[in-house]
Amino acid sequence: MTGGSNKTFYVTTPIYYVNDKPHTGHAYTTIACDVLARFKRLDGYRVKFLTGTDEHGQKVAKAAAEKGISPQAFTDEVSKTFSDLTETLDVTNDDFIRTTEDRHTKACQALWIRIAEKTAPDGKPWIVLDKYSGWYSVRDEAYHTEDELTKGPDETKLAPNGNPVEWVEEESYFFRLSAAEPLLLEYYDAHSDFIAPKSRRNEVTSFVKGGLRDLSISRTTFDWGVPVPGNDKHVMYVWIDALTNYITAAGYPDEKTADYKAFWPADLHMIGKDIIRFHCVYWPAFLLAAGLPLPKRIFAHGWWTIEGQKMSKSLGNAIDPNALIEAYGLDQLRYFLLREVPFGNDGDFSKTALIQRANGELANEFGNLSQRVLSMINKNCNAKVPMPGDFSDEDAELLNAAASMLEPVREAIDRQAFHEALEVIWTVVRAANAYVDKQAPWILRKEDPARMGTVLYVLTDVIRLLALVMQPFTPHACEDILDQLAIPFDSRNFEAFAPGHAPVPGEDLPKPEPVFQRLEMPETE
RNA sequence: GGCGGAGUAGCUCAGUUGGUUAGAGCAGCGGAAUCAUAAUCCGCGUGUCGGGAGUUCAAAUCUCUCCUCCGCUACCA
Repeated sequence: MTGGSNKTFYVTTPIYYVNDKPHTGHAYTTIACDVLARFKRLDGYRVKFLTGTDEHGQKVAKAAAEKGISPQAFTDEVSKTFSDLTETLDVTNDDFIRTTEDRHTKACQALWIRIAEKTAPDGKPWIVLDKYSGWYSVRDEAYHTEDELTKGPDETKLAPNGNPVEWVEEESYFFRLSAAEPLLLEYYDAHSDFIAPKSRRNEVTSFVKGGLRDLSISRTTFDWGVPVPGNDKHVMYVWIDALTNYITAAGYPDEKTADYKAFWPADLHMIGKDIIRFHCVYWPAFLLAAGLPLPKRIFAHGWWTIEGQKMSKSLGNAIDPNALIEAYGLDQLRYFLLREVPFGNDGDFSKTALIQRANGELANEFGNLSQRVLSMINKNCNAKVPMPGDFSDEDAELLNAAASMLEPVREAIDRQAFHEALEVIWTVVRAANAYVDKQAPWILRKEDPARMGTVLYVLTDVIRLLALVMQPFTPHACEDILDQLAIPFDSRNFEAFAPGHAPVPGEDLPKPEPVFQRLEMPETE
């Protein structure tokens, strides 16, 4: 391998809020990050891939109370369903953080103190103690602004949904987000790749340009959270708590460790488009205030509809990823999620679309390419890597296409353009199948066995390169293919794209087996 | 309302420093092949490039205008 590589890559999923059960949306984010993490490892990077659970806040406290158990017991239970998901998705996260861990409490409090000690460009402190007041609906657990309110029959004020509201005042610490406005705009301007896709970047900048209000960052009405240092009547607002996880896991507040130096700032925060503001405005503002480096990039992906319908709790159509893996296979699910839709766009998840992709592209084009070639070798070359003769122009052309796909794939991956990466790979898959038909090794078998050996040799090398580069997407099938090609484990990273790693003629090959099962299309629909 | 994005073949989309007959995949139709998971390969598109107007020798690509759809427009997370 690349021992001692100084290239590092730190990628994070959001920490998932334990008020929800894991569904396909969570699986999507996590799988996307896993593909990146696997890709970067194969490409010689030292990778840190973080996921975890967000466990504080009023909703959690309330949900626990309703179940009659402690918040900690409740979060232990739900957090486990998320850590279990990393197992069933066979995701290669290096850490799983829980916001109820001690390391995290320490990091949050250290960050709070650090911000509180600093002053904004206007010379005033970033954090001030004041009062939060407004029209509060107990039923909605939400504040409403004056202009949102409607009047009831007897002139009482009502929330937009008709629930009663009352005027409340609550002591609260405020983060002076307004003072961060010019700093943020300057930062966005200087770092054009900070927020992706571009349309999200536009949204964020226009939001910030519209003026920022100071942010209430502590609560006194419940206690399930990280205590504010020096005033434990207050717990931190869940978002300041949650966002901090990204530096907790890097070792903060100990900034001296090798890990912290290697991994912070993170290379990428992957998020869903629902939490853009928290990641693209609040989090950078907190870090700017603290004088800490900002993450290099934040990518907001889209949503899946399910068979054309919005995924929602009320429709009850959220899909348990475990059921999908059971029904279609993990590699197939991973591939579908990243191939079907340009990453960043919304997409529709349908069973027939998944089956068509899995059958047409994985089983037929890619899997069968491997199977048809290895099967011929098994039957006609004594089950050994054949001895190649001189390469024809067509041989060289195909080999070159395969060897040179890594660069554009890498470039697409660096933009999180998974679908583009897969399209690049598929041009080689298709070229390889066309090559098989054109060369017709089954005819060469009788007419020119030596040439058949060359053709099959070229194909084993092309299949090897395809399996190598597809490992991040469909790791299990690729492992099987590489096993069938008798590729040593230390030649399964991207260094093996360089000359000198091709299959060794004469090497014994095992009997090939299909690596992607064909899926049954449902009778109706 | 304001800001932003989008409207290209049946479907999903690519294509904008303006320039040969506007592309890909899928689906469909026809053919070939039979090594392989009945898996593959080859061929086939008269599309108002949302409508209209304008600039230009030349516009999907620039300008104006209209229509439609989507996102954002803050403190549940």
